[in-house]
Amino acid sequence: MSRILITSALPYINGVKHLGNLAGSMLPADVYARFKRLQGHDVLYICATDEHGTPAELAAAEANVSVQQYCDEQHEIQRAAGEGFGLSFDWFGRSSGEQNAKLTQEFAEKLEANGLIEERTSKQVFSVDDGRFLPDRYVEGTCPHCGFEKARGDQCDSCGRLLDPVDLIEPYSAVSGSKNIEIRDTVHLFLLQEKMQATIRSWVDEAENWPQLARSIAYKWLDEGLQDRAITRDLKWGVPVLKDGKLRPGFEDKVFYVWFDAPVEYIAATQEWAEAEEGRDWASWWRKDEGADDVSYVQFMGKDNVAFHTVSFPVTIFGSQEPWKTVDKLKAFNWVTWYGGKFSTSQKRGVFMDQALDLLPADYWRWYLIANAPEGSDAPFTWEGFQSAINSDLANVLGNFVNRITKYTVSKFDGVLPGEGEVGEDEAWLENELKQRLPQLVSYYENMEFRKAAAETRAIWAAGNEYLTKAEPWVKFKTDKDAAAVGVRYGLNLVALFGILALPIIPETGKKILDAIGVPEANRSFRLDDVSGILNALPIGMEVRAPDVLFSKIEDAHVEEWTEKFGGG
RNA sequence: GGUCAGGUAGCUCAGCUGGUUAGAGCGCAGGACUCAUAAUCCUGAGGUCGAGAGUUCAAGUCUCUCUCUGACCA
Repeated sequence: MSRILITSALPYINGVKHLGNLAGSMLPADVYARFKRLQGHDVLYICATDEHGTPAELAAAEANVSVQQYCDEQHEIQRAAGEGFGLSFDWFGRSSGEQNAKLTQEFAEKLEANGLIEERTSKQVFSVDDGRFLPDRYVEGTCPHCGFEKARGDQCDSCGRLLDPVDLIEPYSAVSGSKNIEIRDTVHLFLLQEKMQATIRSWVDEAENWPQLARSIAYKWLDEGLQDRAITRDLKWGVPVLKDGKLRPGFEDKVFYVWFDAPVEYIAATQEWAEAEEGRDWASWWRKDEGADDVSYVQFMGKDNVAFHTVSFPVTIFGSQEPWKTVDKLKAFNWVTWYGGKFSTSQKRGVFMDQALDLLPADYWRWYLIANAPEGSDAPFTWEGFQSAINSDLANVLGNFVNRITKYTVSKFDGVLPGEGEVGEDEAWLENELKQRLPQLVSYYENMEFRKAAAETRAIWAAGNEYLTKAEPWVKFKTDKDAAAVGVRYGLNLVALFGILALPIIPETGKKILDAIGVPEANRSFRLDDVSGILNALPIGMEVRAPDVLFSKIEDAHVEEWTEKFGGG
């Protein structure tokens, strides 16, 4: 048994996440966590909401509530959505918690003690009427290059050039529209990333089992050269900047930049988890001097987060010169696209987690999003593809298999698992098939190749149908009931196996199947070496009931309705 | 603009370090079966592997040029 620490990128607090966010980090992390638990490993799966920063402040102001209240509400919404999707977090924390504040401050202290932090003065746009400094993207004005009148402070949407907000002509606040703007000096803490360049590069050099996407992004940043960057902001909502236990002089109205404290929350959330119950030890997962050396740490994230996980956060970790656990395996995803474009809240394009669950159970979405995970490149979501995957893979191949054999058992064998009959070449074929496919499936999961894992799972389900066609108990039944019993018995054992194989990706369905066929909790595991044992696992004479139809099909009318409602097509 | 990734059957994609007739799922055509959610199983049609040149006994698989698409750029 190994200890496996899993984190998925922290969803930002600002609003319900869409299916692309789900598919690109939390869902595959969950599937992997479930797989590893089923293998019998000690898994800790941690996630949290990322709550600091300007967008949260502004959204709260717009909703006319305090930032704290806004985050409380949004956290609960996201927690509920995650629960609805069956995301098996061991802990779903909050970066606004006190553990994170404390730990972030400690990291900053260590970094400063190690000569990696210094104060620097820079010029920044201050909005007098808003009473605050404005982040670059919240300053708008006329582009000095092309004359576009609504250029943002960081970049002009018209000519695409990168801008410095102080260069904008007639700048105004995007928050209030006020033109009462001043350029003021402001002091910030800078993290001297340049000094860590060599350390980070050699670390990335050694990370040979990261996927290509992650390494190329990391090298991109390293090749361009790590620049020292401000890790504080002129904001109220965030982790206060301390010095010797008190607010740092000159930083009374500043907090740490959200990207500095957010990754720290992986650790802090583990502390939250530990504090929630006696006997839990966070340090054994994160401190190599306290047992974390034998932990295997896997991170899941979308490609937009890769640089922060492979470069920025490691600067913090390594710069502290303390024995923190760093990531071993890293899985990065591309985007799920929506009819060629991106998901967009403002344009009402795409489906969000809460809406999805209003339409169909979580397993439908989970299956589609894993079977079509954006692994190699961006992956399109289409209603037609969704319909086809659900109807074919889930309803026809899996659902119908379970249905046909359990119903047949009930109608012809009084719902009792029969023990009669001799096995023959059909059973040998089946056994051989499973001996090839089960190890293949496990290796896909081990390598976190989720599309292939789903495809192989489906192929095994399909092999069950093929077996029944070969064994054809309904034909044999007419002349030789014992011969038919073999097919029924093997078919029912396949149902149990299929339920287990369903557990990582579609856990609710897996449970439904296993409950119906009476597989005890202790036998629900991914120990798949003994194929002949698997095919004879169910006790002779046990009672079997036919579960309700597992999946209802998605009709064309649904597709039309949803296309209209969600703006696809 | 720079960097990277990718252009393989109607659709979505697999094809490791170059090596027999290029694969899967869906869709399509035909057949089988009837236990089952008109489900399942079998067979088949469909591709000059973006274009051009090169290396090699041999290239989807390596090199160069071109072209198109996408992503990233603190």
